[in-house]
Amino acid sequence: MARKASYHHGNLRAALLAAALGILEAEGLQALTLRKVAAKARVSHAAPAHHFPNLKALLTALAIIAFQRFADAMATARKGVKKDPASQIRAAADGYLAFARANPALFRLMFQEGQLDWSNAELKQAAAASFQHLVEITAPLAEQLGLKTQAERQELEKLVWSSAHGFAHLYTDGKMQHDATPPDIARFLLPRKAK
Amino acid sequence: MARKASYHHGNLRAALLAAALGILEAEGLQALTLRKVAAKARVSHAAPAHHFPNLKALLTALAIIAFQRFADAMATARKGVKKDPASQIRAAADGYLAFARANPALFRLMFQEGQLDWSNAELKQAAAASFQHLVEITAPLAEQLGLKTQAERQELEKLVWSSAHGFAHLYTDGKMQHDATPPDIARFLLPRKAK
DNA sequence: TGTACATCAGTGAACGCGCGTTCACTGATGTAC
DNA sequence: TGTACATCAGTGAACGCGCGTTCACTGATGTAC
Repeated sequence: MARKASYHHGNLRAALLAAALGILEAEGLQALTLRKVAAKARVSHAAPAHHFPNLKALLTALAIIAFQRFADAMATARKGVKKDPASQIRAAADGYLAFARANPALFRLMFQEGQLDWSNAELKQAAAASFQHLVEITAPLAEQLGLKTQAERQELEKLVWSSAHGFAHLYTDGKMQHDATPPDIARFLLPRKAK
Repeated sequence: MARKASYHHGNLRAALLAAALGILEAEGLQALTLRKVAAKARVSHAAPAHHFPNLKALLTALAIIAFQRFADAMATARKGVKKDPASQIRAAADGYLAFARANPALFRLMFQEGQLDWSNAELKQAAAASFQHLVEITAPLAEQLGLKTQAERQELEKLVWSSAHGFAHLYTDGKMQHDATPPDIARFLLPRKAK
């Protein structure tokens, strides 16, 4: 358990990922270089090459962990909440936003094209698992609304996902900082309850 | 009119902006440097300094033009369309997406924090004018739905903007390439018409 | 219309910097016997 | 338990590269008279 001050690091891979996340959130993607990551992990600048062939590989490894945490954030948000479709969708959207607020630069990295190696199977799987949450959560609302065709259900999924994603982007880009609540779709779609 | 092969360029500022846009869309923001912009405009690498003190200033000037075109894209889309609230909102969302599809890298630059000089009044004004479109377009739908309070109307604006923005991001990031139609909010919110 | 001169826009060489990558190396670890 | 040796992980110097920035310069333009 105790930290060994050894020549070999012990868990440099994890330490590099943690350092990369720190730099990413503190200074932005532009400032994230292999040399800085190595320096922050207190290791020579050539050391990362033993673990990641290049920056893209490191970012991809970081994004895999990130998508897992992203899915967790939504799952956790759903757990503490009533099981009716409206509450569940609100909770998932809250989880979506909470993750983006906690890691805005990471959130952008996960979605921005060209930064990650999407031929990586683990990344594809982790991302798909995240998005699956939104599909699952939309199904009960689709049923409650009486949507019959698959096209209608997909249209609703698209709306739910787009609005959660769009709000997270607008919020973290500073366009809606006065309002930290994602749009509440269910409120518009379901008949009002008596007060 | 004829291109003079003179020592002085004539309109280097505009040429630099055009070159920057080309590099941005072809190679991405990471690859956009002052030296490359100068080279693409066929000018020495020190020439841009007479027009832009640094890259951020150039990007800000580019974004100002971009927001103006962005507003135009929405205005144009609205013109060719029926005046009922649902059609107008659909058209604005289509314009939003069309702009993002035509200039995906520019679209991200316009919204991504930290890249632009938001203390620039012209930029603030151009951006605000774009967003105003969405507010204007939402008002008639809010009325048709019988939303009374300002909070309700703002909630609808938030939903309309978030879903258009989110879909544009998801689409241009390759997450929805099978489906190039923004989510149709009005379809869910208004009573179905007879077929 | 012509000349002198100030101003402006672009040139090209030079600089220092941080970057990714390579390479011979060395200390630590694990394994075979 | 002890020794020899292969493998692995991190070191530190070196490289070439593209970057932003500076600077003395020069050619083009505009204006005063």
